[in-house]
Amino acid sequence: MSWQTGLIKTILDPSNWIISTDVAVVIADKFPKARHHYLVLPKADIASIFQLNKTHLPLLEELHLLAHNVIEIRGEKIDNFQIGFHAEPSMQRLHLHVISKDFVSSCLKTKKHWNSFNTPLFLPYDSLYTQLNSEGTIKRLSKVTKEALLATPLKCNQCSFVAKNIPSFKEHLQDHSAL
DNA sequence: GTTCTAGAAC
DNA sequence: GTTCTAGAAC
Repeated sequence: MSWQTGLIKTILDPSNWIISTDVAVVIADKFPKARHHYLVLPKADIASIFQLNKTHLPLLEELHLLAHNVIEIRGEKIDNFQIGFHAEPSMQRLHLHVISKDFVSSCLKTKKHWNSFNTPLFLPYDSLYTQLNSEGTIKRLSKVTKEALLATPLKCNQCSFVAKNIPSFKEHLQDHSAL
């Protein structure tokens, strides 16, 4: 089994479910990129956002409800979270990211990690829902666009700071979180 | 997606 | 000399 199927394997074991309904489950991200990082996945075999069509809109609403539920269960505030999809997913099985905005985590190691959540490489739930509702499908970003977004400088999500490298950026994020 | 590590950057 | 990044992984 290749690494791309890791999520499918993980959700086969109900002991990994933080919450579940008839159609979806919530699990903890195995390599959390912030203090809180959860994934909401449908039980149905939907590979990615690129397989979605308008018939999936009610399913998306349920995934979003579960995203809010897990934040509430953890006693956190919805405003402190980003809820959305990666524009270029790596793992099989559609998964909605529910991640706290601190981005303080030992698993956050690369510029790609940061930019995949803090540039248009991250598709907020509402944006994806709107695109699917109006166009009936989710478009891929061009290779050129993706490369440009991955090369975006490390700009803080809480102030105007731009870091020279990852270690100094992680220190900066931790300082915000301690205030 | 992560791990490993060569060689770039400092 | 050490830190840091970025590409291969059969």
